Amino acid sequence: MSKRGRKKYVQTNIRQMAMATVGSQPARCVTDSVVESRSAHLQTRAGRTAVPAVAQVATITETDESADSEGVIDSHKHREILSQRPSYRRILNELSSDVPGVPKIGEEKSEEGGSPPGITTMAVPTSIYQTSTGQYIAIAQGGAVQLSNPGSEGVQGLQALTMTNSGAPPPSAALVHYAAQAADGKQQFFVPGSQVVVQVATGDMPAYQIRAPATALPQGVVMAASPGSLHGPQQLAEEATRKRELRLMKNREAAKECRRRKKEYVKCLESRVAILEVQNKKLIEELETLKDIYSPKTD
DNA sequence: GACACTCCACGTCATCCATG
DNA sequence: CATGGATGACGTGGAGTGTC
Repeated sequence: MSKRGRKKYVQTNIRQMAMATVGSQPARCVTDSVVESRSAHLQTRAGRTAVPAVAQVATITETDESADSEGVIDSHKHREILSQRPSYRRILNELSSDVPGVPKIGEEKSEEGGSPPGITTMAVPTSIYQTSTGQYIAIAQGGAVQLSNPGSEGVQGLQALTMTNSGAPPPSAALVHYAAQAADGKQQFFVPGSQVVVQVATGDMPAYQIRAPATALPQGVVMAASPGSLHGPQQLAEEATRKRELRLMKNREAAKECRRRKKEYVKCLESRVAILEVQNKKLIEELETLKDIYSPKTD
């Protein structure tokens, strides 16, 4: 590892640790008007010292619950659970479980982005992509891939395809074969009919196109093998490679989504801090006023 | 222009944990 | 208990900026 890399990674980790320590309140996203004070707030972030996340979480939880009238045993248990893994998502969900009306992370996606027409009634796809021809591709849980045409009603326009890695497919199921990366680094799904679904853009809104394959299949892609027909060590190795590539691709997407959520979460927290600072200031001023009014005159 | 530094986004691995 | 999603940790590269 280069010197530069080393330095950078230390900095990154300090930042990330700092980010992991701020999860003390249920996230209630506030209005954008408050976010304007973020830049000033962000400037202070650089000077923040890194505190071990677990210890910090425990401290925060203790503070919160000391004000509560819950039993000591319960709070202990609660704290223990939280400190097992200081996941921001988990912390948020735990803390907001007592607050009705506070949306939990993970439930947030229900209306976000809106489902495209034609797939509105399907069972919770994990990813939906639109092709250049207007078709929608939904990758459902379990690896099933569904295609729908624009204008088709509900699930009726969907063609259910099954990924070869999704366990034992129904005997009549068409197979979708995934190839990890094309020569240009783009991700491809191989679908029946000598077509491929190619990732043409990455980022927050990955775009996919259905194309004729430009090149021969990349190494490690088995086009026609069904799970039941794998015999030789060569095929087993290829299957393992294919599974690994699929796992890596899914994890890649998951990591992107995770980072996006984390950024959103941090923004919410920063907004909340800004609001609380204003509230705090007001309360202090009010206190001073009341002190002036009710304190005995000394002259 | 070269170099160092900082920030950011990304890919991958390891691990936790919910779910079937 | 196997599986797969979520996420912390690690390492890397690119872009922007300041300094010499």
